[in-house]
Amino acid sequence: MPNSSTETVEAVLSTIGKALAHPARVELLRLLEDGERCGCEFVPLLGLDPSVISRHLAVLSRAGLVASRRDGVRILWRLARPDTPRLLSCLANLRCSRESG
Amino acid sequence: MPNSSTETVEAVLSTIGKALAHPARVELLRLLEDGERCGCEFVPLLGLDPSVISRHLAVLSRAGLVASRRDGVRILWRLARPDTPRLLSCLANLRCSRESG
DNA sequence: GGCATTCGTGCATGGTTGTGCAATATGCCA
DNA sequence: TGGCATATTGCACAACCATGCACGAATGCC
Repeated sequence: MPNSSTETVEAVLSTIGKALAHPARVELLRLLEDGERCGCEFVPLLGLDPSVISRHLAVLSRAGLVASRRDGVRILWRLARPDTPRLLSCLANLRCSRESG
Repeated sequence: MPNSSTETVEAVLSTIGKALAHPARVELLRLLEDGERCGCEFVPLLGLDPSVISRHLAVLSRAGLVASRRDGVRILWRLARPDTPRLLSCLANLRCSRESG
């Protein structure tokens, strides 16, 4: 578990960067912008093995970007922080300016 | 070279994520928030080999986050986009909410 | 209890990334 | 021209990451 007293600020920020460093994880975040979803929904949406989805969600969870709760046999995932969509839009803006300039 | 017509939005966004996925690169960006800097300044500041600095800057450049110009024997680096500090502050805000909640 | 569904994890494998050292460019100045 | 500082690249090696398969845990339904 990252600990701010032993890790640099950059190390913690790069943890979030690592979480965003895979297309599947970015897509998971974007899908979760619409609201809570069951993990099994992502399997057909992303076309990935359930174990792969599970691991990507674990990475996002460790970075503090998503959270989960159990509902019977399912696990429902949501964005953990209200400012995550803002981060994603910052990323998208950078992308746009990269393409247009 | 990434091409938006053949790559998904998520793939392009994750390119920026990859650029942020290393503490040294985050630190480079934060140092460049203060303004233009010669690459050789980073060697003592980060305590890394010049070749390593060079490669990290190349990653940031490929992601469109930094740009450079030559000044004699030196190469001066700067943030390529005015909204990069905003992205970094979004990251820092997420970190804060991660620690406090 | 028996069974199906959903998740997470151990393991093996292939691919990517980070690093240090040496060698090579590039530009400045004497 | 030679010498110096800065920057990049080739190479080899270690470390890390992503993936698929198989298996086990938790839950709900009959």
